[in-house]
Amino acid sequence: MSAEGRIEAEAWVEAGLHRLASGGLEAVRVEVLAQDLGVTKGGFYRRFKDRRALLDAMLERWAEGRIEAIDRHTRLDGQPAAERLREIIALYAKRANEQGMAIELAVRQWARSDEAAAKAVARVDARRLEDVAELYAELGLAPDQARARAFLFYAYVFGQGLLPRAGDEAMLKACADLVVGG
Amino acid sequence: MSAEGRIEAEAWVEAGLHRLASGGLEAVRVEVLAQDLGVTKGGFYRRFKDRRALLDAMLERWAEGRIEAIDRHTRLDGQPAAERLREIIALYAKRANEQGMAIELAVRQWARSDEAAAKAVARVDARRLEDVAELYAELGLAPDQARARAFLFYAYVFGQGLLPRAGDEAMLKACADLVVGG
DNA sequence: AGATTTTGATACGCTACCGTATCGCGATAG
DNA sequence: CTATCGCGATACGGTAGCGTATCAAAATCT
Repeated sequence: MSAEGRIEAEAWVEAGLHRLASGGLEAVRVEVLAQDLGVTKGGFYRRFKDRRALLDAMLERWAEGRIEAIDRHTRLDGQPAAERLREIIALYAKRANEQGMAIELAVRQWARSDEAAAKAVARVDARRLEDVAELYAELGLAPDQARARAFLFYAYVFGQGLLPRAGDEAMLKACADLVVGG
Repeated sequence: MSAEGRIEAEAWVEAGLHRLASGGLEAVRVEVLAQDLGVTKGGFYRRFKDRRALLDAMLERWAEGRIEAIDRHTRLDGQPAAERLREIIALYAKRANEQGMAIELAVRQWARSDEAAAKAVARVDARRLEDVAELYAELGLAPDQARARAFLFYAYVFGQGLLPRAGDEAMLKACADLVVGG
C-alpha cells in the first residue's frame, strides 16, 4: 500500500519531468499533469504538500538518475578510457535521447533562479566532472589538465545540445575527436 | 514625439530583457514590468498589441544586437584571428557580462518551445558560425574543418555559461587554448 | 459482514495576470 | 483662449492555476 502510494507519486514525478522536457518549468502545472494522467488534482495534494514538493521530488529523481548513469558509464565498462568518453558524448548527442537533453537543459535553466535546482545541478556536476576527469587522467593527463579537459568536455556536451543541430554527422564526429583526443 | 514613443517602447523591451535574464521567460509579465518602470500597464497596450508583441520585439532587439556584436568583433579588428577568437570567448566568460549570458541562455531555452524564438536564434547562430568559421579559415583550416571548429567554439562558449563556474581562472585559460589552438 | 481508512472527484475561494474600456489631464494646434 | 488629441491611471471582466474542504465509493482491516 505504501508501495502503491510511492508508485503513484512516481507517476506524478514522471509526468512532471515529461512536461518539463517539452515545455520548460512553466509547463509543469498541477492541473495539467492531472489531465495528462487522466485524473483530477484531487489525488495530487494527498501525495504532495504542494507544487513545490513535486518540483523537489523531480529534482531528486533527476539527480539520482544522472549520478547513477554517469557511474555506470565510467566505472562498469571494460573499454579503454577514450572509448568510454566517446560513448558518453554519443549518448548525449543522439537523437534517441532528445528528451534527456531537454530535461538536462531545462533543469540547468531552472537552476539559474532556484536554489534547490542549483544544488541538484551542483551535486550532479561535481560527480560528473570528477568521473570524467578520472578518465582523462587514465589517458595520461596531469590532474589539473584532466580537470580542465573534463570541464571542456561537459561544456561541449551541453553546449552542443544548445546549438541548432546542423545534422552534420561528420562535423559532430570531428568535434568529438577534438574533445576526446585534442 | 514618435521618437519619444519609440523610446518608450524601447524601455518596455529593455525591462523585459532584464526580467528575462533574471527570472526566465515566465518572469516577463506585463504588470510586473509596469511596476519595474514605475507606471501602470495602461500605457503598455497603447504601444504593444499584447504580451506576445513585446516578446517578439525583445527577440528582434536581441537578434539585432547579437549580430551587430559579432560583426564588430570579427570584422573591425586589426588583430590576428586567434586573438579575436580569444576575445570573443573572454567576452562571454567574463563576469561582467553575466546578464548577457543569462539572456542568451534564456532565449535558447525559450527557442526550444517557441517558433519565433527559434527563428531568431537560428538567424543569429547562422551569422555567428559563419563569422567564426571564417576566423578559423584565416588560421589555415579547410572549410569544413573550420565549420566544425566554429561549432565546437560556440558549443564551448555557451556550455561554459551553463556549467557552475568553478571560478578557476587557469582552467578557463586552458580550455580557451584548446578551443582556439587545439 | 461491518468498521475504518484511503482515495480521488467535485466544489470553492483566492490570487496573478491578461486584455479592454473609460476618463481626466496635459500638451498641442487652431 | 479653446478645442483636440495622446497618454497613462483606474476600473472591469475573464481565465488559469493554486490549495482546501468535503464526500462517496473502494479498499483494507477485524
